[in-house]
Amino acid sequence: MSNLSISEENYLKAIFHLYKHGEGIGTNAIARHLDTKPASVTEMLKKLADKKLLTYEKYQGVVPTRKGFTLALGVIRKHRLWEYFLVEKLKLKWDEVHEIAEQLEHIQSDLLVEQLDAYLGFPKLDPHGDPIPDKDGKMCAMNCCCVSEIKPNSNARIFGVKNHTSAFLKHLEKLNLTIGKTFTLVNRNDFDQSVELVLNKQTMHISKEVAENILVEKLK
Amino acid sequence: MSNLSISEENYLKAIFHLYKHGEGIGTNAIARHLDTKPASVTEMLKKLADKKLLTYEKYQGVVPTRKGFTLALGVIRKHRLWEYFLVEKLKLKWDEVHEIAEQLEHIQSDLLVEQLDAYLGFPKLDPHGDPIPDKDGKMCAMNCCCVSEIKPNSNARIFGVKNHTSAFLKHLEKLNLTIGKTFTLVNRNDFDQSVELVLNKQTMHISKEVAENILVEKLK
DNA sequence: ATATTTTTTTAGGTGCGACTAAATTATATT
DNA sequence: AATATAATTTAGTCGCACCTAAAAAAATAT
Ligand SMILES: [Mn+2]
Ligand SMILES: [Mn+2]
Ligand SMILES: [Mn+2]
Ligand SMILES: [Mn+2]
Repeated sequence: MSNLSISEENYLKAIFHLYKHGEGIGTNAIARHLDTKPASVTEMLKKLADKKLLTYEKYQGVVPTRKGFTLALGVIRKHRLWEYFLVEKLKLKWDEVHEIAEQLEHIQSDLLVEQLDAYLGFPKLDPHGDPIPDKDGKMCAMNCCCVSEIKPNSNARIFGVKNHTSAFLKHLEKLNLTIGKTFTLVNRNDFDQSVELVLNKQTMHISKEVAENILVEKLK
Repeated sequence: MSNLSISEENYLKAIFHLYKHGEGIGTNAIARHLDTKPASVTEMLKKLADKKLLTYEKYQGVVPTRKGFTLALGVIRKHRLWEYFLVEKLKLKWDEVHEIAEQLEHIQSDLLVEQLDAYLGFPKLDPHGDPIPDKDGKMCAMNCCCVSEIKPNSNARIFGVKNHTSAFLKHLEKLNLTIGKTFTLVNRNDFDQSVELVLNKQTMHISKEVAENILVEKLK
């Protein structure tokens, strides 16, 4: 089987997350995402290309192959299952699990993953609203967008987050903006793209940065 | 805090397991235990000595310090808690968990370990009968010995195993020699040190190798 | 006490995954 | 089209954890 190092798995995951249909992914983008240097990325891309996990041509950016895609999904599946476990079973908070899942996602054992999935009752979403790929890499399609994309005078329910850092999640908690909450977006300020919304009859303001990282489903 | 690499943790664990009060542990013994070469061990011992995790003098063998001891116990605690989790919650078999726990024992998060311990109900023994150190490194004293050490005509209850390999555990399963079972040792053959015992009124023979790896508590 | 064997260390090297600095190619600007 | 800027690759190093072969020390046998 494909036995990948932790570094190789992290590169595949980054490439998966950066991939937009059609476009090749740049060395710089990968370096930024992994907090490493472009020179290191170039070397790794050559190695992953040798293993047929992506197609690489000098200066042309990179595109994952079917195989690379599948392996990335396997890592993401583990990440999200472990996050679900940590929150639902071990009672950690949603801002405490990402770092730990970054470690657990590299544990190698198909048996473990399948038993964990069954034990958790085959969950479809992780604690941040991200879909959990099943055994075959399939995951539920999502119909959601950022708060920064919805129009004034619309109702929305919080579906998930785009940023997984503890700092951001704690901030949301403090604002009472957690998954499942519904609100009305009343206004967007042209000046700084900040947003005014009403939650539980209380008016509140959130910055553009926060609005861009909250995912919602539009209501009615 | 002490941030150790996976290799460093494995060396500390090996040294802990090989340690017999007073005696220094030889480079060869550690190499054999970790399936590596003596030259590699020497290098690592110097590094661990620099970190004050053991005392090392050329050619004199090695003794763990208080700190090295404590860190090793932390890794062993995690290993055994995860094994317990895998058997009791995920329903893996006792011969399927050791290899996975070898990976899980290196996950770094104090919060995770304490929550896992609580979730499992603070278990005292792992699936192989080994004691699980608590938060402070304390573990229940054990009063057991190998089958190869008990006298003919004595009754005993199986308490645990010394060998954790899948091959050995599956063999025991087949012989119905699992934890909690009681038997009478009726004879030991001088020729090959094999042992004759009665379990559920059935007489059976086990080799010296098997007898050396089964731990029992003597009854009455 | 000397010679042999075993254990341990040293010396020198490898692959991996990172780095910096410099060179090269691609893209944008004028 | 020539030039400036940005992205990417190459070249050369480094630390870690391993290796083999050879040297040195300790333990054992004669
Ligand atoms: Mn996450
Ligand atoms: Mn998540
Ligand atoms: Mn084990
Ligand atoms: Mn065990």
